[in-house]
Amino acid sequence: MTAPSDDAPPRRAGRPRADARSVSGDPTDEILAAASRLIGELGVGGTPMSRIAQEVGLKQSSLYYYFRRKEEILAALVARANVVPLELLAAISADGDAPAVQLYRFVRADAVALCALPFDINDIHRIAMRDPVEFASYWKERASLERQLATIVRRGTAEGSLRKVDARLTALTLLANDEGAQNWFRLGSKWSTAAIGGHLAELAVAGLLVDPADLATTRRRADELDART
Amino acid sequence: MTAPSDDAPPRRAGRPRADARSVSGDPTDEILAAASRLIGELGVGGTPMSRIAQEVGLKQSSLYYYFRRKEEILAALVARANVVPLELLAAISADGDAPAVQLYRFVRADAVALCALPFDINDIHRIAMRDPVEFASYWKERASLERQLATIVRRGTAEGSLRKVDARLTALTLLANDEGAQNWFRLGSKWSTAAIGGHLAELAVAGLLVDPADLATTRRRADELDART
DNA sequence: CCACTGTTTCGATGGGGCATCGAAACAGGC
DNA sequence: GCCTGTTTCGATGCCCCATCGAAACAGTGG
Repeated sequence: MTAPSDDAPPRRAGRPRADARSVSGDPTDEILAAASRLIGELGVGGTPMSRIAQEVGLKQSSLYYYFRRKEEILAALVARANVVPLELLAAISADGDAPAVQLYRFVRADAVALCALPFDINDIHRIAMRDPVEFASYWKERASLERQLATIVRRGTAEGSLRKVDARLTALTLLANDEGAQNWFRLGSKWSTAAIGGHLAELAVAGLLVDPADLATTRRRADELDART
Repeated sequence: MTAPSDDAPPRRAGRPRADARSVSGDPTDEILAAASRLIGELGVGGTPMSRIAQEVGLKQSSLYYYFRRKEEILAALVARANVVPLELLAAISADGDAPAVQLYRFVRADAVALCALPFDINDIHRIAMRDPVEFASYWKERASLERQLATIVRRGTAEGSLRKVDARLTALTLLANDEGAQNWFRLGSKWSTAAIGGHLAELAVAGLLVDPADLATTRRRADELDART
């Protein structure tokens, strides 16, 4: 996914696996895929390395040839998870519409993206907080996200379309809302991700707009831009 | 806290502790206090039973005389944490003001209460989700909370003061927002709990009100009611 | 005063997860 | 056919959770 380049490293053969199945692709990717799925079902704490190894046809200790520690697997997972909202924000910023429209689009798409994740982002957040080294790039990217969002909010208040709120606090709150939603809606909720995203965006933007009459036009404009695909 | 009655059970003496310190109060309470503090610092996963035992002057295995499993300690902690918002909602409902005012008061106070918790409520949520038996009463109380909140929202939309939103989805979102906020603001944030609670309440209510001109009066009325103490 | 009983605590132990280490088992080049 | 680098394994050590049987006390009744 991240590296479409087929510059596969030599991949010389080593000791054959005990479970003599064919090695389909890059073991690293297979491990990440298995880990993602298992952690989604069982949670981080409920997913032992031995289970992941079993899933890809390796013994437990063999995983440590590809990842030094369990957290390194988690870091790789969230790294991919962070790319989406960042690209999202870049695209939205490039379109350069009214702040309210940008926020609406971001909140909605971010919530949808988060709810579509196979695992619980907050679960990994918790571990990442205790390990700033391993997750350094994650936190850096997240800080960037927060700053960019705050900038949009600040522009909105400056031009008078948004209520006078603390931009940084608001940015953090918006992100926290999306993440909080994922917590509750990831698994079989009665609502679709689209419904949830729309609801969150609506609530957030309506809460920020000075004139709520702008809500309808904001939504329409956001729909229009997002519909281009 | 929960039982102000001083009907202390006999507390006959048993084998003396290796660490021969005086046993101040009910060991159960001491254990919960220590666990709460440690888990707040180190997280659930980072707090071994041995550390809790050490804190109260017991050996690891002795903890199991008071709690069968680690989760039982967590359940006891969240049980106390759930009482606050329920009583809050009861009090607010008893006052019986406009839906917007009730929501404002609840969101603000709930956020403040959550941020004041010594441990990470989401961390325990995650474990509680995997153990519906041990945390049965917790989930029951939470469902009640959700239902009551939804009722308030429904009243608001019915009488026309609030926008037409899905009441249940909105209720869950409000709770999720508070919890998401606790996630980010519990530890040394640059904002006070009061600022965070106010911000969340403001954002939520503004997002729900049909006429945002009501926001100021809603806030004033909420302040007035909460000031009675 | 002494056994007996119930309460509280301990030590030992088993099971399981994470991580490390040295060696085994291969493919390919010389 | 031997040497080298790659990949995998098994054994091991440490930590954590939980259980079990026994130890160490305070009271009570004789």
